[in-house]
Amino acid sequence: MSRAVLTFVASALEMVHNGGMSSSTPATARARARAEITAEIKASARLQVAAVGASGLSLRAVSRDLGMASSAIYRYFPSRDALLTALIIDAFDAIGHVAEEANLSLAGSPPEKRWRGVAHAVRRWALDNPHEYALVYGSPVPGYVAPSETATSATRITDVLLGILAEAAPTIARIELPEPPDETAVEMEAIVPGLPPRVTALGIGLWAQLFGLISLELFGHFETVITDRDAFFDHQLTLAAHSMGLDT
Amino acid sequence: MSRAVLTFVASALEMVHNGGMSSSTPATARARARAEITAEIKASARLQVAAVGASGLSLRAVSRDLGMASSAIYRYFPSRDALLTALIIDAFDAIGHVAEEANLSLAGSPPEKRWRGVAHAVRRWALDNPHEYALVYGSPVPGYVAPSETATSATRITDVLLGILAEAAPTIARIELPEPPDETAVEMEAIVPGLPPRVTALGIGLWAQLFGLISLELFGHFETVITDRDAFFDHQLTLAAHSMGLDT
DNA sequence: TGTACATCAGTGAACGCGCGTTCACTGATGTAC
DNA sequence: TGTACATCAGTGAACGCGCGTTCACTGATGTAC
Repeated sequence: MSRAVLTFVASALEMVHNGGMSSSTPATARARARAEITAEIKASARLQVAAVGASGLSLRAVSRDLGMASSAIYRYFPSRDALLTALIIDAFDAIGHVAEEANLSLAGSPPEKRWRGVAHAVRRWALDNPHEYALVYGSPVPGYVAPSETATSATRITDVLLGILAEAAPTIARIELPEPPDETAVEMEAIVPGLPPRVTALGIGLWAQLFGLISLELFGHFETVITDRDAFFDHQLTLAAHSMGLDT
Repeated sequence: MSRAVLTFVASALEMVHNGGMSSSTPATARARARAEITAEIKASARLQVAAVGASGLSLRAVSRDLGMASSAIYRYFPSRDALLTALIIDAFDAIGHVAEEANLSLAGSPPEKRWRGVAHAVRRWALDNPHEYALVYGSPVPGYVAPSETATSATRITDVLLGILAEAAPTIARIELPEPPDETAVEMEAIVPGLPPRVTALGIGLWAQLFGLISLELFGHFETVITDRDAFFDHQLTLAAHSMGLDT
């Protein structure tokens, strides 16, 4: 009921790039309806994941929410896993989008500011969408294997961070930093060609720290220990900037 | 079948401090049997979590595995959630134990070596017990709320890390490090009294990084990107030691 | 040491539930001529 | 523009399954005298 309304709003908000095959304006009314209902199904599923977690996602509950027969979902998604995959891709895209926006809105600012802005934006999104965050950065749903289609969406956030890192590289290269062993150096070189491996390694470590901080906070490990979490997180970003030599 | 054997082995391995109320030698045969079967139930449940994840843990499957009626489990655990809680506490204890052992086995070594040893040991355990790791550091099981009993087990690992940090504090204090804002400084002071807040904050950041690295690796985010993960992880520890000023 | 009673472990049937997926079907929308 | 056929969305019943939890009961173990 009120859920159906929420569903409608959410689907209206998304609509832009849905999972259909038609790219811009659907030719026929049928195709348009198909795109809308696909979006509604995803939106309802997203709300359900938010309420009860990925492993509790139920096609029957989605169909009930939308007032259609449970078998009707199969006209849009061949299985529960396919629907889950769509949600995972959307979540990766949402994080990537948020990161790109934050970075763009700070175009022209020094790398430190942009790194901080992106990190704050990602954390904010995660706090606002904890279950969607868990969908992609939490423990994998057992028995579910993410297909490779998720890859391009998954790398959007890391592309933003590594992009900032690359721009800051001349400054970072000035600080003293341990050199990785050869095997690691080769892999770092492959990730961001041209960047000194020791800088790329540092960046990946900071990426891990960023998601470690968000996950620990979100999954309850700061409970009773850290209360002013905004301030704490911001200070961690100061530490990160310091470790990149960007604070001088 | 072979599962029952594994169950038996695992339960024999644990047995030491089980969840019973009798502390050392159970007085009666009944109490001894109770302790054993409690351990067997937990061991079987642990195997099931390992196979199918926390959300798939089924009391009926456990009872089948042990060859008893499903209702019999209720003589030992009042509900599925209670069994899950026991597993979570065990997992926290296992991680804490592994960390303490690693630290003790390096008694006398400089803090950097001990930090590295503990980190490697925790990572190794996580790789060996991915689902148990996910149980405590992955996304929370929806609808399940960890009772406060888990707290003392949960802090064992952080106690080890913070202990090493405290010992290394004089060295760490020598490097230049940004000062946290007042609100954060107060909270840091409460976590490790006497330690400079900027050092505690750094330590928590490294703790987050450690679990971030392990989680990203375990949950599949290094797939196709980093292949020599031992070397990569070790280099990250070098970076961590460097950021604490322990590498000179 | 022996008996009487209380406690406890384990049984098996049952309750009520929700799930993913399939299938033959109806009626509406789209397409080719 | 109009008709004939193909495609597609949606239905509702059904299959087969597993789950957590309760309950009245049996038989073994423990305890008090």
